[in-house]
Amino acid sequence: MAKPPTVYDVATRAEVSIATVSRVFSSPDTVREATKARVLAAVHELGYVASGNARGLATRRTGVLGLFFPGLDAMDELRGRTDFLMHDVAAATDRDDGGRDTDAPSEPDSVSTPLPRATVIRDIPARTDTRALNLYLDEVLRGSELEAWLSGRVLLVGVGRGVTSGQTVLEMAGRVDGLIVLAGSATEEDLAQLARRIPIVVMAGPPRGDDFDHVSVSNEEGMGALTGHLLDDLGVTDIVYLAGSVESPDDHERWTGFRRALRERGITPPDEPWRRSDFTREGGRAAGRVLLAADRLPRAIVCANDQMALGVIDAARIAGVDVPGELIVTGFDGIDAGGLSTPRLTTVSQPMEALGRAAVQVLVRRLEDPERASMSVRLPVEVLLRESSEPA
Amino acid sequence: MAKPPTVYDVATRAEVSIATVSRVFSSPDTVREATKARVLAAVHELGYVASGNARGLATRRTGVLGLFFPGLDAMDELRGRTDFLMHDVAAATDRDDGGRDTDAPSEPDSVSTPLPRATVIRDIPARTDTRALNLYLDEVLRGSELEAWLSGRVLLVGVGRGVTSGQTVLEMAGRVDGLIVLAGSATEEDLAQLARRIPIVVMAGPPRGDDFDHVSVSNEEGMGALTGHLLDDLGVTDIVYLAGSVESPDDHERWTGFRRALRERGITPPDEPWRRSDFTREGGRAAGRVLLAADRLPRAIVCANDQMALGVIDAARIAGVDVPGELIVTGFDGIDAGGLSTPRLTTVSQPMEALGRAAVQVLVRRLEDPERASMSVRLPVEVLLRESSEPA
DNA sequence: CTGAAAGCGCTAACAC
DNA sequence: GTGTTAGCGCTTTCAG
Repeated sequence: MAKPPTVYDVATRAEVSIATVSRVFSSPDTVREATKARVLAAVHELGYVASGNARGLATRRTGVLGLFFPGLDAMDELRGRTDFLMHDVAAATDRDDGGRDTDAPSEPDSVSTPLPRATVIRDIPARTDTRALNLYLDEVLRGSELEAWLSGRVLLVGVGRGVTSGQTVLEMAGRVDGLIVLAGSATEEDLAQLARRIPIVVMAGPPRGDDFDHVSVSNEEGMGALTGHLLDDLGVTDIVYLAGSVESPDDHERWTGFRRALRERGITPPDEPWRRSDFTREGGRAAGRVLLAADRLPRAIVCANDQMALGVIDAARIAGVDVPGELIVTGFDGIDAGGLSTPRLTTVSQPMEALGRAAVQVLVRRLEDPERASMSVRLPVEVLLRESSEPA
Repeated sequence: MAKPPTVYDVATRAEVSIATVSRVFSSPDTVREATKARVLAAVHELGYVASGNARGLATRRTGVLGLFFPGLDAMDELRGRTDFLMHDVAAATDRDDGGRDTDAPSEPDSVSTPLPRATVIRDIPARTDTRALNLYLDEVLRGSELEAWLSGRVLLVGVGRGVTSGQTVLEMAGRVDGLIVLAGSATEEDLAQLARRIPIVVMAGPPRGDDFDHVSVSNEEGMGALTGHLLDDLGVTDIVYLAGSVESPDDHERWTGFRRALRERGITPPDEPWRRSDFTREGGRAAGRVLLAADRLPRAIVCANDQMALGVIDAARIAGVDVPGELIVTGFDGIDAGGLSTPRLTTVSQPMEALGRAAVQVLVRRLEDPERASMSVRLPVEVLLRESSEPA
């Protein structure tokens, strides 16, 4: 990588001043055609690409929006630095229908044991679980990216993992015009610090004071509506509630919605969830086993998210308990797997992509008008009635 | 947003020079404890966050890696700028178990028709199709982000859509230390220009000359192995091939692998795929209908990706044709839906997350040693034999 | 329409 | 240890 060409190089080559080069990009019509052409030619020949840093420094804006998530990967395996078969291209030239299986490149610059190129495996049905939250974030991310693009910006995504989390978010803050932060992924202290430099939008979790702009979904209303359906339409009152981890900002709201639904119908809700698990399918399975081992089954189990609900269904299947005949199971989130399971899972579907889009919209508005009062968006949810609750 | 504090502000407040402030962050142990403490205090009080731009300008490195994808969203709906219910937080203060359904906030700063907070819907089984490629990219993205984090960097993601695509990628290039580009998402011309400024890693597609570093999966070998299985183990020779869109760099390799497998067994492969579709499930369904309407069924149909294969299975189900009894169907990619379908889909599973990780690893290596010969990584794939090809 | 020059906020020698 | 002082590459008045 030779030193990248700068405005100066272009200016010299085009025999103009750097100011003119700059103008060609920022206000093309203030430059004479002939001059512009010369500059553009130079740009082309030199392969000039403007430095975002320099531009950002001068402009005080970057055109970048940040999205910061908590890292919920399996931190254990994380460091498993899979090292890949890597070789110099120069050494391996055979291409197209030519000699295949010339496996090892002549000059293995850094080769671990040569990996097989393709393995045949008889795949037994298995469950993919791990990616629970990721799937949620994927959609949010997709929505954010789209909306960012619509506003002519790009997204800087960062995930906070462990102790470096605070550092990451601060670093991001230094390079973006505004930042979207998933509730709980950064400390209040860090947030406060960031907020002095750039606009922050908090996503999910309970509404904030008027510190930050806020975007979330109607967790409480959704769970309330679902519970109401069980109560009113199915006439079920014998319900237990499986909660997720306490740290989750959403968990509390769902639980609240559940209780409210009961209370509004004159039923005294329990003070505590029947049980608390960890939002994973495995956790749901475990909870399911406990439930099924008891003397008496409740008529329904309402779970704080889909993964756990699917786990409960797994457990029921294994125990030979019919869902929804003997036990009604419901989830929350609306992940794809819930629509593909047998029986399909009744759930509350969150508009995750919309959430991502809304967050960016709010952020962009804030950028455009720093003075306006802090905003809050609460997106509606849909209760999806499917076979895990609806006796055929 | 008051003007963000700078090193100068911090320096003044801590009664030191800006160099010292800088040192506190870059080489903390060269600063006396007492001084450091003063600086840190000032940082805290002021809410100082270093400007990434300024730092990047001075350092000539940003700690940001770019990931550039082609945008394959349904461009039609794209502009559907869903505007969300948005109101000033100041106006809506009720919280917690208090009065719910106070629906409209008192001062609706910008309210479209108030949206319902939760709707109950009887959900009929339907197919989600659209997100085919996205799911692929999600995993790649996840892998990249993880690996970026492991290397202490953060990811800038950009999607090229339509005509602004070239602009986007150039803008990104100006703000990152290196860029990963999905094959086909940028023009060769743009790539060449970028390459003069920063290292580029091309992902997927055929190996490149020694221009750029390259990362991909063994498309050809995978399809070859799968076809070989049909040929050798199942004794099936009456096979048609459903290809995807020609623009896809991977499509060609898979087709090549298919042909090679035939040829290696003394069978003359067809010159052209039986048919070409668009990688979507709907496209697969259409192709399936054509196939099933013919006088005679082949014993097997090999599809260039999972989505189309699932579409073919859909068509077969509708036509009452048994898979795999009457027709064997295979896919490629290993998307989740293929493992959840009935019958489950035999496919070639790509290590998508690993692909993302590998790309970042390669990029980081390149950053560390700009001089080394260009690298190429080819990741192995797995053929997953499932019920769509294996008669019970 | 174009050029000169002053920053933007930070790092990195180089002095002290 | 800490301060001084050049830049880093670009935008943006302000003249001309």
